[in-house]
Amino acid sequence: MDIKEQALSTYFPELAKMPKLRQELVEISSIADFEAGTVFLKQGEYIKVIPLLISGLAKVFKEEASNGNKVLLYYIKPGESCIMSLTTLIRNGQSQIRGVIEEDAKVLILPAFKAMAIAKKYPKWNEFVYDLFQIKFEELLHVVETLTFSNKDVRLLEYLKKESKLKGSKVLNTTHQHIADDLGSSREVISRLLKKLEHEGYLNLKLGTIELYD
Amino acid sequence: MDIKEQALSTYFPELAKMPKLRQELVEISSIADFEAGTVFLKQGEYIKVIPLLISGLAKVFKEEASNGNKVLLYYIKPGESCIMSLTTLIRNGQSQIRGVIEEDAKVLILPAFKAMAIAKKYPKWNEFVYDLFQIKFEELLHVVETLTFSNKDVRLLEYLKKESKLKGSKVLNTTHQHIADDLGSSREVISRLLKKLEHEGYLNLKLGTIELYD
DNA sequence: AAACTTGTGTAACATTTGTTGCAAAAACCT
DNA sequence: AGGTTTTTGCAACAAATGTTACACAAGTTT
Repeated sequence: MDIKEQALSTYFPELAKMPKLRQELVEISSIADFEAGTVFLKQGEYIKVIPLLISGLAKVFKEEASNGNKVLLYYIKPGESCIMSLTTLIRNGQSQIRGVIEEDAKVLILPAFKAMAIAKKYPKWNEFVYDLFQIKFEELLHVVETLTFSNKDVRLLEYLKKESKLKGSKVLNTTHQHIADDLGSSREVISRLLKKLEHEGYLNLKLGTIELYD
Repeated sequence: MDIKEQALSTYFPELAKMPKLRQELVEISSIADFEAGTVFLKQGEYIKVIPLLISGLAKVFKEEASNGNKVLLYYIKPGESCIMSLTTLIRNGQSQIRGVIEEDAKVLILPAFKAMAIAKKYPKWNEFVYDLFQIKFEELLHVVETLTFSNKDVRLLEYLKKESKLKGSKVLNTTHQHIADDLGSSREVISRLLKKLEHEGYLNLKLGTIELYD
């Protein structure tokens, strides 16, 4: 069986369910490998392709206009696509977000104009988009909620748990600086809060790694 | 001409453009008047109707789980609908947000199950949803950006300007407490920041009103 | 081993935001 | 007019976050 067809069936079962749609997606897509660190979408750019993630992990950021600061908004997991690419494409607008590969990823690539045709032809595609939309919208709502009502230690702990879950490991190989960049804070503040969380028994700190407890 | 048809043509020109869709919307919709203060969607509720706003103004909030605290996420203007209702309906989920009428409003009401049929039948409807989705998503992104990178005075000033714009007046009739509730802050903090903004020449404070300067 | 780079700890201080408590002004009511 | 409620002002303090500055420990390179 074709590797693309296999990937669709495994990670995008709803899209693959309909034979004609699956077939068409196989025909118009190409498969690509992205290394960690690859920026697949920049703020201000127009949408050229729609990525369907098969393996690995991506992060979506909002960048501050002036400085190079950024905040992590949400992740893109296998079985998901970039919702901002999908909706921005339709309006032919510029991307408001920055997409970065976090872990080496395998991706099905759909050329933008062909994806448009798919959207018009298959209601299934719209269901897929609506689902994804709903999920990411609710994740954004949760970010707003946390930013408004919680202190940074809560936001930090949620971040660490999410990272741990998505990367499938209780041990995170990262630096305080990297976390600060993701959360739009400063290294010193993150160090201080991590120390506090360690004292409170949530985790254990070593150089370059954070071990989370249950 | 039917008042509903008139309203669609004026405020939802894209939907009204297609005669058959317009006709069907007229047939399945009813028109309703909501007074300011009406809660048209509660957190945790299932979607029973889709509202299309014709006049007035609505606000969408995220409520904190435990306390009764809430944050304003965005507004619903004439020509818009509640995007969370639209996407939540499709997944048959519970509302994550609270919708409140801010200014007396006239609304076209679509029964949920009939709106589903419309969505499947007319691609135009999907375009409408995608557009709205994109707009609200970007507004949410901006909220996250402001919460992360700016102090509360900036958030407050942006809020005041938006209120002024949407209500079509440089003079806002509101209280510090009401603003604090919208922004998820406390009255004292808002009073303090308003005083600061007044000193900086952005506005003028009187009891019950805030006058914005250009 | 020595030099260098990277990552972390930590103190001291500034700023921002939240909290408590109370007073006064303005609007409202009778 | 007198009493009540609503709204605002403000001071004093607490807590959270940001900033500056520097030391040191762990890895890396030469």
